[in-house]
Amino acid sequence: MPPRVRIAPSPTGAPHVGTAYVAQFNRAFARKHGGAFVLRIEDTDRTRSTKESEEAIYAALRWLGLDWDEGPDVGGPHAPYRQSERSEIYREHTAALVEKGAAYRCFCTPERLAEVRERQKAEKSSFFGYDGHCRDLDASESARRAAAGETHVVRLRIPSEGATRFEDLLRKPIEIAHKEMDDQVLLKSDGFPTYHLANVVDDHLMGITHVLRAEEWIPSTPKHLLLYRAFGWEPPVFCHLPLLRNKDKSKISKRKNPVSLEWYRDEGYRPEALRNFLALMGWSPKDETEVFDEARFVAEFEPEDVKTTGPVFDLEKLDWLNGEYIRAMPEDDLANAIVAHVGKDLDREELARIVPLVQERMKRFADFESVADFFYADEVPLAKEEFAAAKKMTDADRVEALKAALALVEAADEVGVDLEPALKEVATERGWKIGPFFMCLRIAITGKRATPPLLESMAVLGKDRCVARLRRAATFLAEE
RNA sequence: GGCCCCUUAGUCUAGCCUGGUCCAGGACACAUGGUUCUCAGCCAUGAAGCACGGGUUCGAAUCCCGUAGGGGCUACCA
Repeated sequence: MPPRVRIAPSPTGAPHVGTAYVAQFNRAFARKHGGAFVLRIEDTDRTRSTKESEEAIYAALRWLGLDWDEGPDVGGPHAPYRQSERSEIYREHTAALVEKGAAYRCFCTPERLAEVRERQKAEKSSFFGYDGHCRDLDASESARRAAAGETHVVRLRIPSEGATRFEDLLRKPIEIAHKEMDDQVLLKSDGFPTYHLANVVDDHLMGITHVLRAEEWIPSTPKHLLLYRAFGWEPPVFCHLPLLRNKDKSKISKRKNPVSLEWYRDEGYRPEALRNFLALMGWSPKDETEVFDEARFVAEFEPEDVKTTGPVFDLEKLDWLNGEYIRAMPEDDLANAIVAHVGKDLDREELARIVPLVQERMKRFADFESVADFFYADEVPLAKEEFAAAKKMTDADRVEALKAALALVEAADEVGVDLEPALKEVATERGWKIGPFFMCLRIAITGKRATPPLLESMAVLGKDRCVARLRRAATFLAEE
C-alpha cells in the first residue's frame, strides 16, 4: 500500500522554515514510494488563524517547489482539507466518545483552571494539569447541563493506571505513564476541536499511514494513541523529526533566526539551494555528497535515516550552498533571476555583460546590488581615505596616475582588456607598483576597493563613463 | 518542579545496529600559501572533535550502567 503522508501547518503567521523542512521529508517519502502528499490547514485556533497566512503558506511552499497532491486549494478525495470546514465531523466524533465514556464534558471555568494551576505551582506539585474535577460527573446531569446551554469543553478520559507505549521510527520505544498525562481538552467551548482531536480524526479519515512531524509532539503522542484506541482505529506509523535549532540550541525562532520563507525568497536564495540545505539538516546521501538535486534526494531518502539530534540552522553554510547554485546557473537564467529580484527591467544587453563579472561574487541575488552598484550609479562616491588603499603612492602620484590613465582611455577607440599592457607600461615607467596603480584607478571608476576585474568592468561601462569618472576623480584628488 | 527526547571539531555530518580496516572521514566557517589589478572564485596545506566517569572485552566513537549538559512538553496554541 503506497504511503499517505501530510503536513498540517497552522495559518497563524509567516510561512515557517520548519514547515518547509518537515514538508520536504514527507514529500520525498511519498514521491519515492508512489504515495500521496497531503496539505491540511489546521485553522482551529479561530483567534490566531488568518486567510492571509494561509495564502502565504501556499505561495511559499510553491515557490520552494514543494507541491502537494491534495489540499484545500487543489481538492482531493478527502475534502475539505481545511479544519475550520470540518467542525461537524469533529462534533460527531466527540459525541461518540462521550457516549462511550471515553470522553466527558467539563464545565470548569477558565478561572477555576487558573486557580488549580496556581495551587499546583504553589504546592510545588510534581503534577501540573487538569485535576479531574468534572471527570466523574453523573452522565445524565452532564447531559442536562449541556442541553441547558451551559458552557463546557469535552475532555479525553485518560486511564488512571498504566502507561501508553509507542514505537517511533527513529527511536527506542517511548512510554509515558498515564498519571503523567492530564485529561486533554478535545473540543473547546467555542465548538472547535483542539489540535489533538482534529489531528487524529483527520489523519484517520484521510488515510494517513505515516506521521512525520517535529519532535515537539512526542509528549502528546500517547494521548493521540489513546484517541485512536478509543475510536477503535489503527494508528499510523510515527516518526518524530528533529527540531531545527538556533545557535544556542533552542528551538528555532524568529528572534534568533530568519524563520519566514518569504525572507529567504526576498533575500535571493534559490529554492533548490534552500531545499538542498534543509535536506542536509539531519540527513545526508550515502556518499556524503553535499550538493544534490531533488531527484537524488527522492531516490535516496528514507525517514529512518534521519538523525535525531536537533541541527543548528547555520546561515553561513546556506550562503555557501546558494553561491554554489548561483555559480552553476546558465548566465541567461541568472540574468533573469536578477531582473526578477531587482523588480525592474534592466538593460538586457548590458546585464548580459555584467553577469559573468558578478556571478562568482554573489551568495544571494540580493548581493547584486552591492556588487554591481557602480555599473548603475551616475556618480561613484569618492573619499580620500579610500585612495589610501593605493599604497606607496602620494596624492600627487595618484592624480598623475589618473591623468595618465585618462589620456590612454581617451586615445583608445574602445576601453577594455586591450588597454592592460599600455597601463602597465605607464605604471612601470613612473615607478609605481602595478597593484596600487590599478587600485587607484579602481577606486576612481567604482568608488570601492573590492570589485570585479577592473578592465572588464570598464569595458561594460564604456569609454565615456570611464573618462568622466577618471576626470572627476583626478579633480577630486587634486583639490585639497 | 515533573515527564520525555538528544549528546562525534565553532557548525552540518559519515562511522555506531553487525566492536578491530578510525592514532575518526567529508563539508561550511577559520588560518596559511598559490593563481591574480582588488575582491570573489579556483587549487593546495593546516588547526580543530568521539561530553564525562565506570564497566564488558585481547580490543570501544561503536555494547551496558551512571553522571553531567542541552532541548522539548507541561494551554479551551499548534
